[in-house]
Amino acid sequence: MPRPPSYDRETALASAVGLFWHKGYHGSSMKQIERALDMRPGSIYATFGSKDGLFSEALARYAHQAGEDLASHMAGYNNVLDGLQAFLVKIARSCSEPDSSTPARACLIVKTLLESSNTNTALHQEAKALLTAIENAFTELLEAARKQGELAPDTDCRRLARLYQSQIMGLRSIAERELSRTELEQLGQDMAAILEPYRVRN
Amino acid sequence: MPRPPSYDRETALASAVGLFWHKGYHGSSMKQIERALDMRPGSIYATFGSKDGLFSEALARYAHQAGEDLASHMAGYNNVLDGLQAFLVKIARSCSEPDSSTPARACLIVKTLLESSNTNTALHQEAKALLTAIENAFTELLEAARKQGELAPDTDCRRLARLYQSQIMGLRSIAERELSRTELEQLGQDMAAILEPYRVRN
DNA sequence: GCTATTTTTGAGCGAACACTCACGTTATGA
DNA sequence: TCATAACGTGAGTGTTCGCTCAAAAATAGC
Repeated sequence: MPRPPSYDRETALASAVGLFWHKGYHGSSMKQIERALDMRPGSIYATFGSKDGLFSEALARYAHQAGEDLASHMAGYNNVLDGLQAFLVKIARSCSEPDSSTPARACLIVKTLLESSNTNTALHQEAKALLTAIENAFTELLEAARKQGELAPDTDCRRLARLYQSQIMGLRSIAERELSRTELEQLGQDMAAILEPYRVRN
Repeated sequence: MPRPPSYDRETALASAVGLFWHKGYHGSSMKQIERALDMRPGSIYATFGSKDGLFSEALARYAHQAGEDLASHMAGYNNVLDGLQAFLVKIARSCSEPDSSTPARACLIVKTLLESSNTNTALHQEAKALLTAIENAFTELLEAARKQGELAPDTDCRRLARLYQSQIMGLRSIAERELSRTELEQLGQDMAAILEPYRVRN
């Protein structure tokens, strides 16, 4: 009996990610959101509850996508450390030429973490939780590497995961300075080299 | 003849730095600024022109202060690399317990860089320029280290300066996750260790 | 004390903000 | 074909935004 929705929830969320990533939370007004999602305010509020609700779902979607990107990247490597090193270089490369599928160089979660601290507790907590989940993913990867003999048996994998995560945060944040392609790639390589001393040679 | 101003420009700017650092650009409303500076809107606009003008001056003041802090820290070290390594650990320590003189863990310039990209060109350019100036300061320090024989003669000091700057950006940004004191100090030490392979042993 | 000059004040401006809701529209089951 | 129930619409809500300006207050020279 009911009339079916004419919009696609997933498509709308993808558009929201694009806008929020590009302009941030405060930088994206409802007028711009309406245009980006091609939805009128009533439909947006009926579907997502509020601007905060929409942002929250968009952020979660972004993080989920990031997790899938990491997994599919790592699938191409037998060696975990090789994969993690290549991941840094790949990020450096993608940061030097932002396009429509990459509306900003910096990470949306980090942008949100910094923008929402001391102003929006709920958002700040969500950003923190998502970053913790990513840290966990890195920790698991490194623990697998340790079991494979790539890392010393006494390696503190969580600690190394935090060092690795902070590299990505630093790389993608400094990329907002709009450095040259060469400079960014060099930085990505230098960051990759940080993992080298942790590697067990055979 | 004229009536002298009753407020102190420097004191007002210091208060502005505190508020902006704590809540960011969009997160600080004129009402809150009026309260923080103990000035009425007319006086604020007569003195600083606009919210953007005030923010711009506050940001410059913050960067100037940061430069002085770095210089006074390095003055305590004969060895440049030792000083830079200790600086990272010092930052990690100060990030774990934010107080009134440190209203946020993340760097105000980085917060501004991420918040203003694609929304406020002037602010974004200013943040970029200030970070470039800091990169220059690190580069000069490292070049002095190279001349002193602490670094290999063929060391690319600017490239190393960027790696170092991205460490600080990553450290202070990840600190917004509110990690424990121990975790942050370990991260500071791990980042300091990154410089070790660049050091020339004697 | 008086005048000239500057500063301080705060009520209030138009615009933009996030958000609502009564109503017109549309597809479906009967 | 029609009744029904959900959906889409956008003018309009109250609030807050950054900001202005005429008037009041305050100092220094005379």
